[in-house]
Amino acid sequence: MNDNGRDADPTRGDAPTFSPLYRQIKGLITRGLQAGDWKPGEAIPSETELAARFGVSQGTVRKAIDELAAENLVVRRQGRGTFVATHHEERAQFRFLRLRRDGGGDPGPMDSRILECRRLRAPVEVARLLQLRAGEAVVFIRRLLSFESRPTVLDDIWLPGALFRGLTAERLAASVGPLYGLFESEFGVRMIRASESIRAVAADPEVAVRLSVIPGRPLLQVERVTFTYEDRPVEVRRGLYVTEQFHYFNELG
Amino acid sequence: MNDNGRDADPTRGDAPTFSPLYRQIKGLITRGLQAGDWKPGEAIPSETELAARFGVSQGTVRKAIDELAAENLVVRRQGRGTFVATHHEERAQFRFLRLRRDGGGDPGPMDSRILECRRLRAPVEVARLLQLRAGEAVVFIRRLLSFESRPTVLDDIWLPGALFRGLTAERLAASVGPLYGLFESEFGVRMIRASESIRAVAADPEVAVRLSVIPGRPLLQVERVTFTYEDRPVEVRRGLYVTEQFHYFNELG
DNA sequence: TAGTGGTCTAGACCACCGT
DNA sequence: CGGTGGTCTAGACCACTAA
Repeated sequence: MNDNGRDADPTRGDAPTFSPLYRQIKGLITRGLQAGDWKPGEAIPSETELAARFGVSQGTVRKAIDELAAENLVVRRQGRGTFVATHHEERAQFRFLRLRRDGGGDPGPMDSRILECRRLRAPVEVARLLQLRAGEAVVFIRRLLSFESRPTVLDDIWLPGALFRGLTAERLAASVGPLYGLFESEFGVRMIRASESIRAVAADPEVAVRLSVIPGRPLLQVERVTFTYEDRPVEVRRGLYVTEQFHYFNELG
Repeated sequence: MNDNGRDADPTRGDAPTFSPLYRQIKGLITRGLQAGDWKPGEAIPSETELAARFGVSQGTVRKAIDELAAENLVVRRQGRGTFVATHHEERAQFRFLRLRRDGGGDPGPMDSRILECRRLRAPVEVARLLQLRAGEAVVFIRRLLSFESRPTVLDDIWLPGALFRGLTAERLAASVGPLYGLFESEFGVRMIRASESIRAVAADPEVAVRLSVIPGRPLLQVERVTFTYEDRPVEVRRGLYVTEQFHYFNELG
């Protein structure tokens, strides 16, 4: 391990790029996370333990974990250890839902209602985004989010059928907490990052009914593709947001 | 400097919070940036030089600069040095303009046309956001961004009058490159970060004419407050985006 | 008190850039 | 080649948590 090797992943077609030791260590730890060596919410081995195991210095392991923490794969807690990130407990799921009350601060308690959940053949656009073959099976979910019994977000969600076998409306209704928490503990699919494309659209009649707005009303359309380890897309989502008392919030660093 | 002091800034009302050495060093470097010790685009002193100057180890300076680089205040270039970030050269100003072509990739060459530039008393809402007294002077700018001669973004911009004394329509028209580049080199105001609130709205008649759309058409409304050092707000901006062939792009980490 | 992450140091060496 | 940032090490000590 100490020969400071070049190119930890020679399968990539890039130039013979150099990979520092801490990045290789990061890769090893990531593989452990992916393989489920430690479950979400559990602690991973201590930095010294990992350093010994991999035969490198503690500072090198530290730098690897620094990056994992920056990517939210792992959470450090001083004096306690380093823990596998989870979509449960994790205070506020507002990491992925960027909706804020106009006054500022997060919207209050959220009510989620499943309107539909069935299997179908992936529409071409969805298949493309999920990197599936055209017509492959997907799970389709339609749900409505309300705040203070005010319908606010109508979400259409597509998931690869192969990864979400037993997913039914009953299972969704029975579950509490965030959807991504369910996906994580019931299907072993961890959502890591996402990219969103946002547009303004007019409410069509069907949507208008669901969201209790006048047809033609401007809505925020948020198209999301969500990725798990190794940048594999595992969810496509199209949300329509009523932005009367709420807005989509973003920070530009 | 080596007594590992507590609370570098005792004026804050917070708990007697502990401030590690590297953070104090970061503060010193930040003050240097703010004071203009090194101009945008120039190199700051080397890590070893700064370490000697502050009487700490090079690793400590390094960690300070790590954070500054993460906040985009500074840019590292291996083998060359560390440079003060600038809104000029800096490849692509798409750090603050999150507009993308629907096919993917950035919109092509941008045409900016100044429609208005005058001084006025700050509207209450703008005054509040800029932390000015009600009625204080602000510079108001209205401009239109077009891509391939297709009007796409209508921006209303408010700036504190005190900071932007000689700013006129002529000066704006004469300048090339991004607005924030002009603000930086002509007025010494560096935009560091911003927060945006996004809604869907209907085009009112006046706006519709400017953007060549039918009145009532849904538009993306992007309200931005931009900050300089020490989180001082120095710009309020309200943009209306036509999202037919473009969209607002966002990454969720 | 023992164990964990967090800070700091001093020194070695590597990768990259300009001259 | 010399100078810069980038990596890696080994060891010391501090801050926090839980038993």
